[in-house]
Amino acid sequence: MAKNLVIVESPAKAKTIEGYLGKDFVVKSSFGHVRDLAKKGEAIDIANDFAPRYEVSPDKKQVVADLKKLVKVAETVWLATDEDREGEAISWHLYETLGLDKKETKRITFNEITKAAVLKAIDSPREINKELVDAQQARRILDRLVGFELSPVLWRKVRPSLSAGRVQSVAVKLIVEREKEIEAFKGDFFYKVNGIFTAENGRFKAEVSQQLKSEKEVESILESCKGANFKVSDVAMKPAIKKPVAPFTTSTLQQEASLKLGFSVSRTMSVAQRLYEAGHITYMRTDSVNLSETALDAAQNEIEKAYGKEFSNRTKYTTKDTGAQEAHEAIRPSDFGKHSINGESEQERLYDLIWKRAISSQMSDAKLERTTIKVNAAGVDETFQAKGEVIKFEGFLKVYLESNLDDEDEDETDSGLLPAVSKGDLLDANEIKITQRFSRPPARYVEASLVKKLESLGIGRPSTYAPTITTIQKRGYVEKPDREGEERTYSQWKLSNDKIERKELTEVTGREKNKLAPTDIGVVVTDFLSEHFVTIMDYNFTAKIEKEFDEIAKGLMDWTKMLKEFYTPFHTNVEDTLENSERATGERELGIDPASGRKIIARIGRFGPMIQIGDEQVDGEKPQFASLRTNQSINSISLEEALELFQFPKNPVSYTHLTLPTIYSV
DNA sequence: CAGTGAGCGAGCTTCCGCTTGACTT
Repeated sequence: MAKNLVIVESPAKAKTIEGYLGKDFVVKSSFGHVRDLAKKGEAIDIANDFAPRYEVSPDKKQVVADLKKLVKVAETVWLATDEDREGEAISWHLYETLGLDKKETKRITFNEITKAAVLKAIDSPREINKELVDAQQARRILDRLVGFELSPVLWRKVRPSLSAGRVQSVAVKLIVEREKEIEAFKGDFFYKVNGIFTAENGRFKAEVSQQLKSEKEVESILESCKGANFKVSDVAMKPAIKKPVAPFTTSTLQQEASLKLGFSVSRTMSVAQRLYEAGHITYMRTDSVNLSETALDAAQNEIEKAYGKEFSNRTKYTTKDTGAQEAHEAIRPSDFGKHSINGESEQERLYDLIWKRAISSQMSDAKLERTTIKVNAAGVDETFQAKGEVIKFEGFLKVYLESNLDDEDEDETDSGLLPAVSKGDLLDANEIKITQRFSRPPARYVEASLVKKLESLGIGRPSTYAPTITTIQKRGYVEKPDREGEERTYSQWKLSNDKIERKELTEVTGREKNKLAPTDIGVVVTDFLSEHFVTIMDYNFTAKIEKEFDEIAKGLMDWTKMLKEFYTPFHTNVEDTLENSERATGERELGIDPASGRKIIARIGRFGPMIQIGDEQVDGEKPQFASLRTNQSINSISLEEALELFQFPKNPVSYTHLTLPTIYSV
């Protein structure tokens, strides 16, 4: 029998570590937390310094039983869970649950899974850090208090079965606020001027940087360009460098997999999980961009072998986010020598992305030369500009270029090669084109951009980004409606061979898929919470309490005191809201029913968004009701559309708003 | 599922963060 029992969080990690340690060690996994606050009854004794009541989670009963057996025969138990707040708490819960003996228990940590790191950890054990554990207990209890006191307020004031929480409610708020910005957006248009010019060595496209505001300006420019003699008025060349970016964290992996592979956040995580279990990559839930020394060596080796010494540039990245806990390495291939793997297509593609990102992070800067050509003509007031970029040395661009979430389907800027020209060269203007363009409303979030935003606010953790997105959709706060988009017309003028031609063209705008938009319920709940629970809904709330958790972890603050200071005003606020606030229905008056002269309102009813004609209190007659259809919302439905809902009462229409909890199916 | 908008009054829902399978479709 093994003398030593090592407990880590993940079974795949256990397997790896067992290989590093000798015959005397058996390594097992706890599968994450084994205990949590009681699900039912009083889990927190608020009057008694928030004393928590923990119980072994139902799905961990077997794990705990198995570990107990191994503890009995082991001489020493090594608690080797992660080096962060949650990891420390897991060790403490194991210690308590397994009834460990302090003399025979050792706490060890390592934030990279390498033989050297593990052996070093075994050489320098410590005790469980109770202050760090207390910080976790404060975090856990605060989240329970917020979630389990706020949700029932919603049941009473909005609709049953709804939920609220420190993370999810703010995630929904981001989406609601973005939608309000879009609604408030006033579209504008302008005119953009382009020219295609031919020089001795080739053609290039150049544009005028200022935007024209009126057709009058358009026409006067075109007139001035007629027969004008264009020439190169300036050529400027500037060297530039592009730097690679850090290897993946969970959040950046989710973003890139979304952009480059079209994966949803949860799909990325499940594919990564399989890569991890197969031993192809390091752990996929991490907020660290750090690479171990062994990994740096391996990457450098591989780059020098595959591309040459000049492509290697060993770089240590550091995490800027203050909330990061850095219990693991960045996400990287276990073996940099494997440029690709064989497996299911999505695993191959995600691995390819991870390999390229990690390798490129250790490669040299790309050297570029940026060229700007200015084109002018006598009699033409505007300056045309062409910008080009030439790669002088590829560096990391040989393997990888990061995508950008913000500039999808933006007009492509011609940044390729420009022909060699010199100042004073004469040019032929093949075509001057002026196109009407439109300003764009703020973009709706996609899953990955929401994760990016949450991470930048320090809200949520690598292990919760994907589940949070699932939750807010399951609760019916947000959805991803398919939008067909609308056709719009725009004008375009072309000047060639001294002839001006004007055309009216059409394009489709606003076509969308997979964009997150709030439902009526999402809007009503967010407005309600924002009005009554300003503190919780503040984007800085998490950051603020994280600072206090850090104080607790450092032993500078007492965790029960921190909770008390938070809870006392919060609870008063809850009571006050329950007693004094109106039901939140998102009611909006649409107008008067022409047939009956009664008032028409849109609001959230017991079964979701609906239209109501009349009010029994006011006109003494029973009101009429109709549910909104899919893609209709309280905020945008018109009086006409509302009346239409009463025209065909027997028509079967889809009522997807009515994704209701089972209680109502009775 | 059907297609409501409650004069029954019992008991239910809910949080965040750490982990994987065991379930269906």
